[in-house]
Amino acid sequence: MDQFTISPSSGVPIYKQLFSQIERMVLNGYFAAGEHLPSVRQVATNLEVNPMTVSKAYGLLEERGYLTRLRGKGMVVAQRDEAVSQQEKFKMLTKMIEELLTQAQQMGINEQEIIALVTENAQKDKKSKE
Amino acid sequence: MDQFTISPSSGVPIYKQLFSQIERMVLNGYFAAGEHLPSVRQVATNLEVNPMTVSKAYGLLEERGYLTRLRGKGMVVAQRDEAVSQQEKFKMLTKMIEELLTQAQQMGINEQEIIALVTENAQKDKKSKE
Amino acid sequence: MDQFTISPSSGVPIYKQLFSQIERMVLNGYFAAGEHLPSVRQVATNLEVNPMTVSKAYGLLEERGYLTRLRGKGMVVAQRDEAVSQQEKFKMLTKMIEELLTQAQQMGINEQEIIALVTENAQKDKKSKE
Amino acid sequence: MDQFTISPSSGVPIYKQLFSQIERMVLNGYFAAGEHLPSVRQVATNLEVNPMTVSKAYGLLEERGYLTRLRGKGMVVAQRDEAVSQQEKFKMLTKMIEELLTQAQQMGINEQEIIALVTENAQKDKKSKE
DNA sequence: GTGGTCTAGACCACA
DNA sequence: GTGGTCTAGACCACA
Repeated sequence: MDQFTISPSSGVPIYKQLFSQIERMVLNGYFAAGEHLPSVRQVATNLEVNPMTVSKAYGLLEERGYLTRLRGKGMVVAQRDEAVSQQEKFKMLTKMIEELLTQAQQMGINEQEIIALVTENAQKDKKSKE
Repeated sequence: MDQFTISPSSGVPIYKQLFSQIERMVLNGYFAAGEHLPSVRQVATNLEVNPMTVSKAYGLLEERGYLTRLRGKGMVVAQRDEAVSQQEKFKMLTKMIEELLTQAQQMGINEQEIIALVTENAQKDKKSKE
Repeated sequence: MDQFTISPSSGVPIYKQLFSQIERMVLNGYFAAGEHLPSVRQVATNLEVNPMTVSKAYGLLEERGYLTRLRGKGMVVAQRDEAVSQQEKFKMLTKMIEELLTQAQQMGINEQEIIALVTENAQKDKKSKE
Repeated sequence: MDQFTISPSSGVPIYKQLFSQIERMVLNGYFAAGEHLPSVRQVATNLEVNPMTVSKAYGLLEERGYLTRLRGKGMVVAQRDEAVSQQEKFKMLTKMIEELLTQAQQMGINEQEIIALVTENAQKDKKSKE
């Protein structure tokens, strides 16, 4: 029933886990523009986490333009230009792909092989969803 | 002219930077099995870094089976089964690819688009090397 | 009254002494799963030892799956499958027994004699506890 | 064809490996009293090891009374009272057994179980020799 | 308050 | 000369 999930022992800072989770939810359209997010206190209680941790994640999301703080009324999903958010998605993915290709290159594995691996994994995913 | 390079301001701990750099060099065959690595002190001097930091990286590499410590004679690249290290390379890459696909999926971007993006980036890399 | 004891002059590195002591305490059930361990600084103060030394021991214990690091909240005994840890106990003991038998064999002492010696010593221990 | 074998990457100091290997060979009667050991130089060449390392092992063995240095003629197995060397064997084994029992106790495994484990392993060894 | 990282420098075992 | 261990003390991210 919780909105968000974290794994406290994963090594990734909790605020970052929250940040990227909500970031994706917004980019994905899971939260509509203008929609209210659960309050810092609610999330903190649900996840058994320090309120400051939640607050830090919300603060970052505000800074990046994903959320808008309505004074006294909590956080709300920001109005965003659809084109911009598409752009952001691709920026995120491109960064990951570049890292992937760099690593592959340093291990002496060429582009063909990487594309084959990606295709293969993508199909595996597809099947597992059927 | 240094064997290794670090970026002290990247936020990634220096010993981890060294670890993954050397890990890739070994997997890549840049260092042959049995070959001596530069001594802790040499690396420390070159990079203007504390010997313990280098030592920590070397220690991790030994634990993972990449290096072998010869008492009093320094560190040497471990004998490794070629098949095993191929396997490791693919394990590393597959892990990265799975993350990529998960992220993409959560952002509502399908496999086709991802493969297109990867192909595109791979070609960009290729060109920039020519 | 200290939780842990070390002998600084034994030649065995302090971090290793701590590691195997805590390892046994966890395997033994002295610390329950989820229980908090004393903080690095507490232990360091008690034993009059550098915090980094304690930290090194804790780090090893985390790596081996005995402890879990809760960010900003200290170390906690990991959830472990009881069957697995039983297995680990026996692995440790079997390794010691095999060494014992190899040594005995190399000295021309047969299995009967070894079993007799073990039985004898076990009874001595028992008596000294009464 | 080598008299002795070492494993340079095992973590155990080479001089200690040599020491205990020769100790057992003497206790076991593999080397008779008065018999010559190979020279420091020979062993060092065979094992591709620093002569000082061999020398250190021989020195320790002399100190413990296993070898006698004949000036200008090399090392020779010492004349030893049979009773004494029996005693030494048992001292070594008893020490190992005590460690075993201590460990077992700290892991909550009782004497019966340990004796069972030893018996079981001893029989396994016997079978594998047939 | 918690652990993580790093430095500067000392001392040690091993070869 | 090689790596291993430890200290004292600093600074940092995280909660």
